[in-house]
Amino acid sequence: MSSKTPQAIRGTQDIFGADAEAFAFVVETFERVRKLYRFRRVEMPVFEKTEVFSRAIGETTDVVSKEMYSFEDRGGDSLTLRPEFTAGIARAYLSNGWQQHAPVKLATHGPLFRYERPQKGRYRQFHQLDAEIIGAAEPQADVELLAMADQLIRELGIEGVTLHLNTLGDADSREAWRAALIDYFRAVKDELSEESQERLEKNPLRILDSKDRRDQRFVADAPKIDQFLSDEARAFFAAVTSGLDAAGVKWVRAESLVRGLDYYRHTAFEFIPDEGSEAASRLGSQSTILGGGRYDGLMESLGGPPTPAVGWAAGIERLAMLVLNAGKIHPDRPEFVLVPIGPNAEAFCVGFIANLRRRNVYCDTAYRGNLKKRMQRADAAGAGFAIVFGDDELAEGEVTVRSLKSGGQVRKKVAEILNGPEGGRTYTLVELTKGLDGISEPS
RNA sequence: GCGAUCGUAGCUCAGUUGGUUAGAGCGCCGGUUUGUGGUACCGGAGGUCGCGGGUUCGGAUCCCGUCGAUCGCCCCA
Repeated sequence: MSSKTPQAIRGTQDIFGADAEAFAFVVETFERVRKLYRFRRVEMPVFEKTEVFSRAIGETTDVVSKEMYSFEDRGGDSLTLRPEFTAGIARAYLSNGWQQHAPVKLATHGPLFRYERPQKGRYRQFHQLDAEIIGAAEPQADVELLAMADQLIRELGIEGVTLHLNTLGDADSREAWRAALIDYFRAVKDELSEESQERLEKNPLRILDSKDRRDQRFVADAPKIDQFLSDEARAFFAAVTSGLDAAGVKWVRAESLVRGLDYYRHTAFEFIPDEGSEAASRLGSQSTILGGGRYDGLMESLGGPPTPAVGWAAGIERLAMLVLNAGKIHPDRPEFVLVPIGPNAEAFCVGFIANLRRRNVYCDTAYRGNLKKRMQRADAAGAGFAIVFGDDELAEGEVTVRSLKSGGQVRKKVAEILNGPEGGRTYTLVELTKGLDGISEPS
């Protein structure tokens, strides 16, 4: 690897092979599931005015204060590569008057950018799936959104992951709880970790999920959100949990689960691998694969009308790591590889394979090297059958179909192979090769 | 932003207290087999040892810097 060849930017990745297939499988599964739940596909720009994110996410959050890719464009505007989806969707909702569709279920996916220290499952350009329900204050929206997340994870074949659920209450509940936590931790400030002493002023809720033992001693007896919930907030959370039970979505209460972004209210949740599970060891320290919550105050922070909303985002790379583990990737193999021998056969092959593909047959051509080389390529591609043809076969309108599993082979009429309708499916190919694997190799 | 480990062929790695021309397996190319793959055997190509500087008669090996990766903290999906 010469130093003169360019390197990919730190924290970005080029994905190929099984990893790329897993990535595509995650996206395809998401597209299928979101249609089942009637989420509408939206697309937004990957960059916005910087204030869209700073106002929506909160100036003091780590994401805004030190992780954004911000730059000045040639017109002098401060722009930022999106570090998350929700703020941009909220902006689009307001700019385009999507209120007329409310309540509206939206889904998107694509790249996000954060200036972070890369490690496994954490990149500077990463990709998320995103689902939002905007304009719905009802707990049914939270339930539907979580049921969709649960089904997605199931259909990806991911196991050993559990929904951790909490409520942060409404704005008043959350504020009262926050004040109580500050009082509680301030009394023992000197015994906390250095990091939590800082968090005390900036983001006291985060002390609750500190991994430092010095902090954990005090977390168990810290004030609980439940003590501060208003009657409405309590009823809302009860409706969400009973709805999840009715929908058959398994969950556990996580009293110290808080989220890092300022806009969350009421429901907050994360799907996290169970301790000691295969999934947990696959992900390392990046444990959350899907997270979100309710953000009823966000639209107002962008100058819009009060608008209830709830949503989640999931890391595609993290899901893909677990999909590999679950062995859910469909092997990308051709059914047939065509092996033309000689100039006439090669010329014929171009039209032949085009015809097969119009009939939705998964096939490829081995067009380099001698016959042996071409057979090797057919085998390496994992094809079920090779279709070998030289000028002598073609003179009779025939080709040789060879099973790469058994070595058995038969001559077949080209016309017979192509007799299925275009846009349909050449079922006769299956018929043609039926029993071929039982034929022994000609000596 | 902090701490730790690591960068040798396309891939996975070996390389002794610093000492001839830096190795293996897999992969790739060719041959044994000019119309038949998988197995076997034979041969070949491919590396300024991440990059830059220093110490030394001599550096893949020791020192410093830098870029990158991995692991943890932090943060988050």
